[in-house]
Amino acid sequence: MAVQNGKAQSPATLMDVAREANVSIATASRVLNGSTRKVRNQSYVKVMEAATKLNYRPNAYAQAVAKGTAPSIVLLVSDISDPYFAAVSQGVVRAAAERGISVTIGVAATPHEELEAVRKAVATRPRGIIVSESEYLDAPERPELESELKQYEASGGRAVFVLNRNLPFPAVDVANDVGARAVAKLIVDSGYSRPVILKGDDAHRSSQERLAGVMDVLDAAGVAVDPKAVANGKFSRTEGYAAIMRMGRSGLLSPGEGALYDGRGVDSVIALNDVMAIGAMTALRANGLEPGKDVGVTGFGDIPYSADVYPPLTTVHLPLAEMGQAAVDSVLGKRDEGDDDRLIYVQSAPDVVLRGSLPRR
Amino acid sequence: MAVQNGKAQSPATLMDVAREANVSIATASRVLNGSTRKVRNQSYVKVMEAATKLNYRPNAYAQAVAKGTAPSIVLLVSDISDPYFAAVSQGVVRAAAERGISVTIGVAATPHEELEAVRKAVATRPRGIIVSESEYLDAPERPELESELKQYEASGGRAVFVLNRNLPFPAVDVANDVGARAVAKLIVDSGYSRPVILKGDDAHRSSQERLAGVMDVLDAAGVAVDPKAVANGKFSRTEGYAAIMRMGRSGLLSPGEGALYDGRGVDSVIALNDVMAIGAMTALRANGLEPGKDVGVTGFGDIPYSADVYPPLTTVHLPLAEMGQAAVDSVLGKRDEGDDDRLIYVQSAPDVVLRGSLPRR
DNA sequence: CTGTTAGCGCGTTCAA
DNA sequence: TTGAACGCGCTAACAG
Repeated sequence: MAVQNGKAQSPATLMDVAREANVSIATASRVLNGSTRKVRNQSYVKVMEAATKLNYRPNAYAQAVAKGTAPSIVLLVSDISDPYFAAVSQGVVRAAAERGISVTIGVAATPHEELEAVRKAVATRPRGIIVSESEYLDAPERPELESELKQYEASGGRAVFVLNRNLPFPAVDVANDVGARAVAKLIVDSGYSRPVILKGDDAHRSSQERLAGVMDVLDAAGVAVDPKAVANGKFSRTEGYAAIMRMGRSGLLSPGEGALYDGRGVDSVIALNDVMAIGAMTALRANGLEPGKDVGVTGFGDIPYSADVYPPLTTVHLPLAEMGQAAVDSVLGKRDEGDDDRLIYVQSAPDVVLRGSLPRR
Repeated sequence: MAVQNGKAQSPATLMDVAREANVSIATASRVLNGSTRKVRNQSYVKVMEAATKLNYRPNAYAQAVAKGTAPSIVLLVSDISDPYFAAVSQGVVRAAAERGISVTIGVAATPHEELEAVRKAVATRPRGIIVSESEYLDAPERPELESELKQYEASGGRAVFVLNRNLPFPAVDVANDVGARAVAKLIVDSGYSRPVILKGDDAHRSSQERLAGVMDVLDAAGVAVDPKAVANGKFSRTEGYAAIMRMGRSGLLSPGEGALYDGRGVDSVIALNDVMAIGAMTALRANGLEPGKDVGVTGFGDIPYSADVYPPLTTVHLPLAEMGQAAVDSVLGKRDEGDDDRLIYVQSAPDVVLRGSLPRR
């Protein structure tokens, strides 16, 4: 049916279709949506015809209200344009789409925004809420966040975190320590001994685990890491860049008076996150140090494009999209008792991808 | 209020709150949402207390049904993990959040998926639908897509495209030709004369415009582009990479028998899109050609990280996030008559960002 | 198989 | 100011 006139014209409702097809609204509902259709072929056809004629589109909200729940999940990230979150989101959206459920994305860059986002999310009574957010774990809003989510679970919802086990909810995770040990071993085996370590916030669980793994191996190998060589920062390109620049300004990097490691300077950068590694590489160049030549660099995560920087980044591969998928599975799956702290490992032995940024020396 | 027991317990409704506060459900509604609250302070307090005590969260769907519309918009992209779409999405989500409206993201990688996504989107009666998708413009589904969207508009909805003016809907756009001319001029002025051009699909409007702009300037400068030097492909990292690899395999790139430009080989790659440029750089290296040294490279878009590849990419800056924002403005703004083909320019004179990938030669 | 009817949770007249 | 009542569009018993 063509548009009648210029004025806004409300979409056809189920009732309109039923009337047009000369059947009850219930019958119309059955053919247009109903699980086990048990309608006579004749009325089925009539309804379908009426529906297409009227260009009927079900009102998802009305359906949601009537059913008490909606075929949707909400995904909270701190920054979609971060390749890491983008990759996870990709997995989430795709897995959700396969099951016919849509995902609403919310960005929450601060603890406050995150709490607000969760409240709004709960208001839509989704099947599940996926929090792919990992920072600000020690924020004052945390208890509120937790209680909000617990309430949500109590009402039948499902919450899951991605790469964050600080809160008592199921979490999709990977064996950070294993991956960390692998890179550290590679660093040592490749002949590096004066690393800078770029880590995340102390409250950041994944960062902690990665750091522990790295330190473990380094210690065992007799590599003493200078405390000043360990830099804090959020997991972002900018902070990775900034950390190296700071060190550069302080003369810590290149051989010389006051440089790290007894004035010998650093020979490698172990970033506990890919974007930090990428930022670091650019910063190294700004300090006259060629990544992959003067200084070896490793990342963690294997985001897309980590293979496209130059030299290509040697990093720990994490199945980002699969993690998003696992989160959807978790949220949509049936729940067991005592699942609260359940860990969903999608990768128990992350491999390190060898690329050009860490040649033997 | 704490969770009572282990069983799923439905969230408090407005009625629960009203009862708890000893007021009518209407009054409760007024204080909890109402535009111009005209309730006695006393009942206001009572309701608020009851609400917090019961941990009331409005049911967004019920509100949507009652009001006939929901404070949401849907955003369709073909791939969130593509930095370009990610950046645009970032702008969309942020702008929407500022106005308290949430965005549902849908990925549609094929024309068929896109149509389905639009149908699903319409079902949620959102304030607007933003299509940040630009490929498959000549798909058979296109008429259906158009009519679906027209229907949606007829019922009061608002559709807007981003960087795609092929369909009769408002579109956020930039002056592709101006930007293209700028890069081409830079190419010429920098001493390059044997370019490879990596363009998008022929039906891709932006690609067309960029190509036209580039060719224009090249022609005027007397640079004859070898037809075999122009490669088609989707705007993706992979296809940029593949195109160069293909040329490499055919011996077109490096000087020698059968190479482009009378056997002299190419001296530059003009990619009409950043991700293609990035893929191309990696492919060039695979062919023994050092980007920014043996071959100059330019992109288009200035996605994040285009500054972090090496050498940093010289490219045309597009205000990606602002484009997303403009799309939101368009969808949420008041509509005028004859807006159908309205163009919303967010950038009428894109600048080229000079970086290391295109040194003078 | 099909139609009636009662909700779902909330916004919103319309009286009081 | 407040409350009762109706309606939004649809699903889900419950009768026919």
